[in-house]
Amino acid sequence: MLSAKTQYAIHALTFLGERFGKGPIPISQIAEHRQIPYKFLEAILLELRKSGVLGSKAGKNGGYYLLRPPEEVPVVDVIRQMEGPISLLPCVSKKFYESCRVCPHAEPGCIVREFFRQVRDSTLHAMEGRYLSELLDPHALKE
Amino acid sequence: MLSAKTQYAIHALTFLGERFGKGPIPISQIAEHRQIPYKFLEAILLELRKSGVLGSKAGKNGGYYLLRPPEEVPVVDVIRQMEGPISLLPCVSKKFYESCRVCPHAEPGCIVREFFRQVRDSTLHAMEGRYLSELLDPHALKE
DNA sequence: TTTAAATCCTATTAAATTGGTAGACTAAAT
DNA sequence: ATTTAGTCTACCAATTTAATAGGATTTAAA
Repeated sequence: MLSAKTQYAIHALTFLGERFGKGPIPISQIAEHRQIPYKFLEAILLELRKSGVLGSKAGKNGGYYLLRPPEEVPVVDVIRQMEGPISLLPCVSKKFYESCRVCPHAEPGCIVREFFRQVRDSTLHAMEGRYLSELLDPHALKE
Repeated sequence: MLSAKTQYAIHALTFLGERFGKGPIPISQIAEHRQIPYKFLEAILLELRKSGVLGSKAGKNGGYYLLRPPEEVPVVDVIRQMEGPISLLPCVSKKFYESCRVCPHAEPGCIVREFFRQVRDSTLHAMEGRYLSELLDPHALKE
């Protein structure tokens, strides 16, 4: 299951996506509208900025904004950024590979590994090619 | 990612699967061969017995054994039993449904929910119809 | 140039989860 | 009776998660 942090991140990003091109949006506005604890959200947005998803502007009239249009922000990147691996085992992860502490089998030809590689492929297939724009509320004011 | 507990459970079950029909196997034997801390494994096997996957026999010549042949033990059941939901959000879980604390949208028609329902479907598709028998080491002594 | 509105950043904390251990008790076989 | 084995409750340490505190810094505008 996704952590609260990742879920908050997604909702903050959709909020910013719905307001793309309207300049910086302050944390307080996102926190209020999406019911996210202010300070927790602050940490999340900082992380998303450091990982290159968001830009920010300090000072009066400052806030956060998407660096690229929602059509170009892959959902899977956001999940990986906040949550870590998509895979259920470290030994089948593409982006976070580690050998299995726990597994007694030799890796090439490990049959358990093969099963979880197929699961990962299937999960990833549903995620890849999907963008933030697809998660925006169609009823959100988009003038 | 799967917890160590779930990974241990899978490896213990494959061990028992490779010895199906040979009577009860004591914890100590599984723990040694699969390099799992004895007391932790004990708790795991107890849980698998209570959930109806394993049977046990106390006393001399006792131990644990699969209640049904490995061909009839769905892998997805084991994962759910040990790890909980397959879904990434509680609001799209089939077996562990809960409403989203965190989500601001109304559930029917929530577009984020729809995305994660598709992800769950895809993951589940790769898991369902797969059985413990497919995870057994083909080189394991099967006389 | 002062002030207010923002982000930046480090540290801290409380609660929950995870991984693992201890030890007394019960059951069965010889 | 003894030995071998599972049962069960409780406990513990480390880590992670969720959240908070508070000062420093940046910026725009009064």
